[in-house]
Amino acid sequence: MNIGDVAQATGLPAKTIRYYEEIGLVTPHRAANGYRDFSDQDLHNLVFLGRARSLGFTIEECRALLALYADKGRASADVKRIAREHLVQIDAKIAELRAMRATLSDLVDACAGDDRPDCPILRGLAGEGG
Amino acid sequence: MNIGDVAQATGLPAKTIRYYEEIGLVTPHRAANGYRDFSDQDLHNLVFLGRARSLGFTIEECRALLALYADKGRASADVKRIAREHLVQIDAKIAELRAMRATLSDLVDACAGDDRPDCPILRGLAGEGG
DNA sequence: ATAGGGCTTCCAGTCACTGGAAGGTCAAGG
DNA sequence: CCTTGACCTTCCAGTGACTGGAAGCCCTAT
Repeated sequence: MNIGDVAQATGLPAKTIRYYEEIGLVTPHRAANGYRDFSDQDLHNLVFLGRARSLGFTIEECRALLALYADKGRASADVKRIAREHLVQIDAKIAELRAMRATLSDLVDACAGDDRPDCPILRGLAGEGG
Repeated sequence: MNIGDVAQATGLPAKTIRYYEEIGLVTPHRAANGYRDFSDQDLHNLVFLGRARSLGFTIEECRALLALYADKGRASADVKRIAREHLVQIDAKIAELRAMRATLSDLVDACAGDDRPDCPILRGLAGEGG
Protein backbone atom coordinates (compact mmCIF):
# COMPACT_ATOMS: atom_id res chain seq x y z
CA MET A 1 0.00 0.00 0.00
CA ASN A 2 1.13 3.53 -0.76
CA ILE A 3 1.00 6.22 1.86
CA GLY A 4 -2.13 7.78 0.40
CA ASP A 5 -4.08 4.54 0.75
CA VAL A 6 -2.84 4.13 4.30
CA ALA A 7 -3.82 7.70 5.13
CA GLN A 8 -7.28 6.97 3.75
CA ALA A 9 -7.58 3.71 5.66
CA THR A 10 -6.34 5.00 9.00
CA GLY A 11 -7.66 8.54 8.90
CA LEU A 12 -4.16 9.82 9.68
CA PRO A 13 -2.65 12.54 7.47
CA ALA A 14 0.19 11.35 5.25
CA LYS A 15 2.42 13.94 6.92
CA THR A 16 1.76 12.34 10.28
CA ILE A 17 2.52 8.87 8.98
CA ARG A 18 5.85 10.08 7.59
CA TYR A 19 6.55 11.67 10.94
CA TYR A 20 5.79 8.39 12.71
CA GLU A 21 8.26 6.67 10.44
CA GLU A 22 10.87 9.34 11.16
CA ILE A 23 10.60 8.74 14.91
CA GLY A 24 10.58 4.98 14.46
CA LEU A 25 6.98 4.09 15.28
CA VAL A 26 6.52 2.37 11.94
CA THR A 27 9.12 1.01 9.52
CA PRO A 28 7.50 0.47 6.13
CA HIS A 29 9.55 -1.13 3.35
CA ARG A 30 10.38 0.79 0.20
CA ALA A 31 9.31 -0.08 -3.31
CA ALA A 32 11.81 0.06 -6.21
CA ASN A 33 10.70 3.61 -7.05
CA GLY A 34 11.43 4.84 -3.52
CA TYR A 35 7.79 4.94 -2.42
CA ARG A 36 6.92 3.64 1.03
CA ASP A 37 5.22 0.23 0.86
CA PHE A 38 3.07 -0.45 3.91
CA SER A 39 2.24 -4.00 5.01
CA ASP A 40 -0.95 -5.04 6.78
CA GLN A 41 1.10 -5.11 9.96
CA ASP A 42 2.15 -1.48 9.41
CA LEU A 43 -1.48 -0.63 8.83
CA HIS A 44 -2.56 -2.30 12.08
CA ASN A 45 0.13 -0.46 13.96
CA LEU A 46 -1.00 2.87 12.52
CA VAL A 47 -4.63 2.21 13.42
CA PHE A 48 -3.43 1.35 16.92
CA LEU A 49 -1.39 4.54 17.07
CA GLY A 50 -4.30 6.64 15.88
CA ARG A 51 -6.54 5.30 18.61
CA ALA A 52 -3.94 5.58 21.32
CA ARG A 53 -3.22 9.18 20.31
CA SER A 54 -6.92 9.99 20.27
CA LEU A 55 -7.08 8.79 23.88
CA GLY A 56 -4.38 11.30 24.67
CA PHE A 57 -1.43 8.96 25.14
CA THR A 58 1.87 10.70 24.41
CA ILE A 59 4.08 9.47 21.62
CA GLU A 60 6.39 7.82 24.13
CA GLU A 61 3.46 6.07 25.81
CA CYS A 62 2.33 4.95 22.35
CA ARG A 63 5.79 3.57 21.70
CA ALA A 64 5.62 1.56 24.92
CA LEU A 65 2.08 0.36 24.20
CA LEU A 66 3.06 -0.64 20.68
CA ALA A 67 5.97 -2.67 22.04
CA LEU A 68 3.59 -4.46 24.41
CA TYR A 69 1.11 -4.95 21.58
CA ALA A 70 3.86 -6.67 19.58
CA ASP A 71 5.08 -8.72 22.54
CA LYS A 72 2.88 -11.79 22.70
CA GLY A 73 4.44 -12.72 26.04
CA ARG A 74 3.58 -9.41 27.72
CA ALA A 75 1.90 -9.11 31.11
CA SER A 76 -1.38 -7.20 30.93
CA ALA A 77 -0.34 -5.57 34.20
CA ASP A 78 2.25 -3.56 32.27
CA VAL A 79 -0.38 -2.25 29.89
CA LYS A 80 -2.77 -1.48 32.70
CA ARG A 81 -0.15 0.47 34.62
CA ILE A 82 0.53 2.75 31.66
CA ALA A 83 -3.18 3.25 31.10
CA ARG A 84 -3.82 4.00 34.75
CA GLU A 85 -1.01 6.53 34.89
CA HIS A 86 -2.50 8.20 31.87
CA LEU A 87 -5.92 8.25 33.52
CA VAL A 88 -4.38 10.11 36.44
CA GLN A 89 -2.98 12.68 34.00
CA ILE A 90 -6.38 13.10 32.37
CA ASP A 91 -8.05 13.56 35.72
CA ALA A 92 -5.49 16.19 36.70
CA LYS A 93 -6.06 18.04 33.45
CA ILE A 94 -9.82 17.93 33.90
CA ALA A 95 -9.52 19.24 37.45
CA GLU A 96 -7.28 22.08 36.26
CA LEU A 97 -9.71 23.02 33.52
CA ARG A 98 -12.67 22.88 35.86
CA ALA A 99 -10.92 25.22 38.26
CA MET A 100 -10.20 27.63 35.38
CA ARG A 101 -13.76 27.32 34.22
CA ALA A 102 -15.19 28.06 37.65
CA THR A 103 -13.10 31.19 38.14
CA LEU A 104 -13.65 32.49 34.64
CA SER A 105 -17.34 31.72 34.72
CA ASP A 106 -17.76 33.75 37.91
CA LEU A 107 -15.97 36.69 36.34
CA VAL A 108 -18.03 36.49 33.17
CA ASP A 109 -21.26 36.35 35.16
CA ALA A 110 -20.25 39.44 37.11
CA CYS A 111 -19.51 41.46 33.98
CA ALA A 112 -22.29 43.62 32.54
CA GLY A 113 -20.90 43.30 29.03
CA ASP A 114 -22.10 46.70 27.90
CA ASP A 115 -20.43 49.81 26.48
CA ARG A 116 -19.13 51.03 29.84
CA PRO A 117 -15.50 50.51 30.84
CA ASP A 118 -16.09 49.04 34.30
CA CYS A 119 -15.22 45.36 34.08
CA PRO A 120 -15.06 42.76 36.87
CA ILE A 121 -13.14 40.45 34.54
CA LEU A 122 -10.27 42.90 34.16
CA ARG A 123 -10.43 43.73 37.86
CA GLY A 124 -10.21 40.06 38.66
CA LEU A 125 -7.22 39.56 36.38
CA ALA A 126 -5.48 42.60 37.83
CA GLY A 127 -6.07 41.29 41.35
CA GLU A 128 -8.91 43.63 42.37
CA GLY A 129 -6.77 46.68 41.81
CA GLY A 130 -8.48 48.32 38.88
CA MET B 1 13.07 46.93 39.93
CA ASN B 2 15.39 44.32 38.47
CA ILE B 3 14.06 41.23 36.78
CA GLY B 4 14.78 39.02 39.78
CA ASP B 5 12.63 41.17 42.06
CA VAL B 6 9.85 41.17 39.49
CA ALA B 7 10.09 37.41 39.14
CA GLN B 8 9.81 37.12 42.91
CA ALA B 9 6.86 39.53 43.08
CA THR B 10 4.89 38.03 40.21
CA GLY B 11 5.80 34.37 40.59
CA LEU B 12 6.82 34.31 36.91
CA PRO B 13 10.24 32.90 35.95
CA ALA B 14 12.72 35.55 34.76
CA LYS B 15 13.00 33.64 31.50
CA THR B 16 9.28 34.04 30.92
CA ILE B 17 9.40 37.76 31.66
CA ARG B 18 12.20 38.21 29.11
CA TYR B 19 10.13 36.25 26.65
CA TYR B 20 7.15 38.52 27.29
CA GLU B 21 9.34 41.50 26.55
CA GLU B 22 10.60 39.87 23.36
CA ILE B 23 7.05 39.44 22.06
CA GLY B 24 6.07 42.93 23.15
CA LEU B 25 3.78 42.23 26.10
CA VAL B 26 5.89 44.39 28.42
CA THR B 27 8.39 47.11 27.57
CA PRO B 28 10.57 47.81 30.60
CA HIS B 29 13.11 50.61 30.45
CA ARG B 30 16.82 49.92 30.67
CA ALA B 31 19.18 51.12 33.37
CA ALA B 32 22.61 52.54 32.46
CA ASN B 33 24.21 49.13 32.98
CA GLY B 34 21.84 47.48 30.49
CA TYR B 35 19.68 45.82 33.12
CA ARG B 36 15.92 45.92 32.64
CA ASP B 37 14.26 48.42 34.96
CA PHE B 38 10.62 47.53 35.63
CA SER B 39 8.10 50.18 36.68
CA ASP B 40 5.07 49.55 38.89
CA GLN B 41 3.00 49.62 35.73
CA ASP B 42 5.15 46.86 34.22
CA LEU B 43 4.71 44.91 37.41
CA HIS B 44 0.93 45.27 37.27
CA ASN B 45 0.88 44.15 33.67
CA LEU B 46 2.94 41.08 34.52
CA VAL B 47 0.66 40.14 37.40
CA PHE B 48 -2.25 40.55 35.03
CA LEU B 49 -0.52 38.37 32.44
CA GLY B 50 0.26 35.71 35.00
CA ARG B 51 -3.37 35.46 36.04
CA ALA B 52 -4.70 35.53 32.50
CA ARG B 53 -2.28 32.76 31.49
CA SER B 54 -3.24 30.71 34.55
CA LEU B 55 -6.86 30.89 33.34
CA GLY B 56 -5.67 29.42 30.07
CA PHE B 57 -5.91 32.49 27.84
CA THR B 58 -3.49 32.27 24.91
CA ILE B 59 -0.76 34.85 24.53
CA GLU B 60 -2.73 36.62 21.81
CA GLU B 61 -5.82 36.72 24.01
CA CYS B 62 -3.64 38.11 26.78
CA ARG B 63 -2.37 40.77 24.41
CA ALA B 64 -5.93 41.78 23.58
CA LEU B 65 -6.98 41.74 27.23
CA LEU B 66 -3.95 43.82 28.20
CA ALA B 67 -4.86 46.40 25.55
CA LEU B 68 -8.38 46.60 26.96
CA TYR B 69 -6.97 46.78 30.47
CA ALA B 70 -4.92 49.79 29.40
CA ASP B 71 -7.78 51.42 27.50
CA LYS B 72 -9.80 53.35 30.05
CA GLY B 73 -12.49 53.99 27.45
CA ARG B 74 -13.03 50.30 26.66
CA ALA B 75 -16.45 48.64 26.53
CA SER B 76 -16.75 45.78 29.00
CA ALA B 77 -18.62 43.91 26.26
CA ASP B 78 -15.32 43.48 24.40
CA VAL B 79 -13.71 41.90 27.43
CA LYS B 80 -16.70 39.70 28.08
CA ARG B 81 -16.74 38.43 24.51
CA ILE B 82 -13.12 37.31 24.70
CA ALA B 83 -13.74 35.64 28.04
CA ARG B 84 -16.86 33.88 26.81
CA GLU B 85 -15.10 32.58 23.72
CA HIS B 86 -12.39 31.22 25.97
CA LEU B 87 -15.01 29.57 28.19
CA VAL B 88 -16.32 27.77 25.13
CA GLN B 89 -12.82 26.52 24.40
CA ILE B 90 -12.43 25.30 27.97
CA ASP B 91 -15.75 23.50 27.82
CA ALA B 92 -14.77 21.82 24.57
CA LYS B 93 -11.49 20.68 26.07
CA ILE B 94 -13.23 19.34 29.18
CA ALA B 95 -15.74 17.44 27.04
CA GLU B 96 -12.94 15.95 24.98
CA LEU B 97 -11.05 14.85 28.08
CA ARG B 98 -14.16 13.38 29.65
CA ALA B 99 -14.79 11.32 26.53
CA MET B 100 -11.18 10.07 26.62
CA ARG B 101 -11.53 9.35 30.29
CA ALA B 102 -14.73 7.36 29.84
CA THR B 103 -13.30 5.17 27.09
CA LEU B 104 -10.00 4.59 28.82
CA SER B 105 -11.62 3.95 32.15
CA ASP B 106 -13.79 1.22 30.65
CA LEU B 107 -10.76 -0.42 29.11
CA VAL B 108 -8.79 -0.24 32.34
CA ASP B 109 -11.69 -1.76 34.30
CA ALA B 110 -11.91 -4.63 31.83
CA CYS B 111 -8.21 -5.46 32.13
CA ALA B 112 -7.15 -8.06 34.66
CA GLY B 113 -3.74 -6.47 35.09
CA ASP B 114 -1.96 -9.71 35.84
CA ASP B 115 0.98 -11.58 34.31
CA ARG B 116 -1.03 -13.00 31.41
CA PRO B 117 -0.81 -11.46 27.93
CA ASP B 118 -4.56 -11.14 27.26
CA CYS B 119 -5.39 -7.46 27.45
CA PRO B 120 -8.68 -5.71 26.66
CA ILE B 121 -6.85 -2.38 26.58
CA LEU B 122 -4.64 -3.48 23.70
CA ARG B 123 -7.58 -5.15 22.00
CA GLY B 124 -9.54 -1.93 22.29
CA LEU B 125 -6.70 0.12 20.84
CA ALA B 126 -6.25 -2.32 17.98
CA GLY B 127 -9.97 -2.18 17.23
CA GLU B 128 -11.01 -5.56 18.73
CA GLY B 129 -8.61 -7.40 16.45
CA GLY B 130 -6.17 -8.80 19.03
C1' DA C 1 4.33 15.63 -25.18
C1' DT C 2 1.90 17.15 -21.55
C1' DA C 3 -1.07 17.50 -17.73
C1' DG C 4 -2.47 15.83 -13.38
C1' DG C 5 -1.93 13.62 -9.26
C1' DG C 6 0.83 11.26 -5.99
C1' DC C 7 5.14 10.47 -4.14
C1' DT C 8 9.91 11.98 -2.28
C1' DT C 9 13.06 14.97 0.79
C1' DC C 10 14.19 18.93 3.41
C1' DC C 11 13.45 23.22 5.80
C1' DA C 12 10.72 26.19 8.54
C1' DG C 13 6.97 27.33 11.59
C1' DT C 14 3.65 26.44 15.37
C1' DC C 15 2.96 27.61 20.97
C1' DA C 16 4.82 29.18 25.09
C1' DC C 17 8.27 28.65 27.04
C1' DT C 18 12.86 26.36 29.03
C1' DG C 19 17.82 25.17 29.37
C1' DG C 20 22.36 26.31 28.81
C1' DA C 21 26.60 28.67 27.26
C1' DA C 22 29.44 32.76 27.26
C1' DG C 23 30.19 36.84 29.22
C1' DG C 24 29.22 41.71 31.63
C1' DT C 25 28.00 44.01 36.51
C1' DC C 26 27.80 44.71 41.25
C1' DA C 27 28.32 44.34 46.41
C1' DA C 28 30.89 42.14 50.06
C1' DG C 29 35.00 40.18 52.10
C1' DG C 30 40.04 39.59 52.53
C1' DC D 1 43.08 45.72 44.63
C1' DC D 2 41.42 41.11 43.87
C1' DT D 3 38.32 37.57 44.16
C1' DT D 4 34.03 35.35 44.90
C1' DG D 5 29.39 34.72 44.02
C1' DA D 6 24.98 36.27 42.81
C1' DC D 7 22.90 38.69 39.58
C1' DC D 8 22.23 40.36 34.90
C1' DT D 9 22.84 40.25 29.59
C1' DT D 10 22.35 37.98 24.77
C1' DC D 11 21.99 34.20 21.74
C1' DC D 12 21.13 29.50 20.31
C1' DA D 13 18.82 25.23 20.67
C1' DG D 14 15.24 22.09 22.24
C1' DT D 15 10.48 20.74 23.73
C1' DG D 16 5.75 17.83 21.51
C1' DA D 17 3.52 16.49 17.80
C1' DC D 18 2.83 17.75 14.13
C1' DT D 19 1.87 21.06 9.80
C1' DG D 20 2.88 23.86 5.60
C1' DG D 21 5.38 24.59 1.67
C1' DA D 22 9.04 24.33 -1.86
C1' DA D 23 11.52 21.66 -5.27
C1' DG D 24 11.59 17.81 -7.74
C1' DC D 25 10.80 12.62 -9.16
C1' DC D 26 7.21 8.96 -10.73
C1' DC D 27 3.23 7.20 -13.02
C1' DT D 28 -0.92 7.19 -15.79
C1' DA D 29 -3.96 9.02 -19.24
C1' DT D 30 -4.69 11.65 -23.18
